[in-house]
Amino acid sequence: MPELPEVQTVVNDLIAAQLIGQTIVTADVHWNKTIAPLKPKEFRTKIANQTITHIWRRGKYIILDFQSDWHLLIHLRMSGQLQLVPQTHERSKHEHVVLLLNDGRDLRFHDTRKFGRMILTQNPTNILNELGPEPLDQNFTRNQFRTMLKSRNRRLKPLLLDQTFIAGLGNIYADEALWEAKLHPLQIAAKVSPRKAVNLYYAIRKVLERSIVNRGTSLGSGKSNFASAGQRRGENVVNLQVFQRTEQACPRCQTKIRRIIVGQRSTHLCPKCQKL
DNA sequence: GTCTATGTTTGCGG
DNA sequence: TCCGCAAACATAGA
Repeated sequence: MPELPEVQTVVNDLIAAQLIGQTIVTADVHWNKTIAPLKPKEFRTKIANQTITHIWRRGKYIILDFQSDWHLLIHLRMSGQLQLVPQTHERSKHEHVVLLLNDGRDLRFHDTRKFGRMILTQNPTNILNELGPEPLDQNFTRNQFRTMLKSRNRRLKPLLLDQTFIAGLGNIYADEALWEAKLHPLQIAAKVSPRKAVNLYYAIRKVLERSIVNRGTSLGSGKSNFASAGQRRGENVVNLQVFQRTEQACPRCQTKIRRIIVGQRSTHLCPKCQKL
């Protein structure tokens, strides 16, 4: 269930696997909601003969730009995976959309829980402009982040998960960043001191950058856990300090890590390091 | 059978 | 308008 580092890893792998320059011959759609609002027939007609010119990421979206003015936005949601395999490769029941490429490979969208989306559009900015700033963008400054926090009367955890506030954070890295910055998930954003706000800014960048270096976080051993385009798992789980470490010792002070529910989401914190 | 899940949207109600 | 909450989407694994 990918967040920014996992999505970036998929993008990097697709580029490394020479997806740029490929032309889509046709598409097989087995679950219509994945490509909504288009119907399979329109989707197939419009995506046929499109040549991929760029592959990039914005928030948790993977974007394929085509030689025309069309774009394919891919959101993996909870269980989506992209697989680049030879067309002869046996199909599995969770491959809901298959794009057939002109070099004999398929780009397959594997998604057990069916929450993922492929949006074929001429106006990607309609969707992408709704997103908050990119945390790793050079133009995203600590002063900007401090100002953003000041005007919000929301609790930090749900705010960090809000993609219109800041793009790309999910449950793992929100918990990890708050621990790194020694901030309580229930703290109101507007009441965070300027100093702590800057700490949080750097904490967010640190946990995301470190995870990208490690090709993202894959948890457990289940099939729907994160794996990149080459079916390869991420190695970042070794860097998690609080996430899914309930009852284990805080790496900083040895206090037992607690799990609470915030905004319907499981939340992990050190009650000693992260005071309200 | 129960509970949990790395995400997002919708429809309330305060 | 801002904010929080519950439910929905659909499936697998413990």
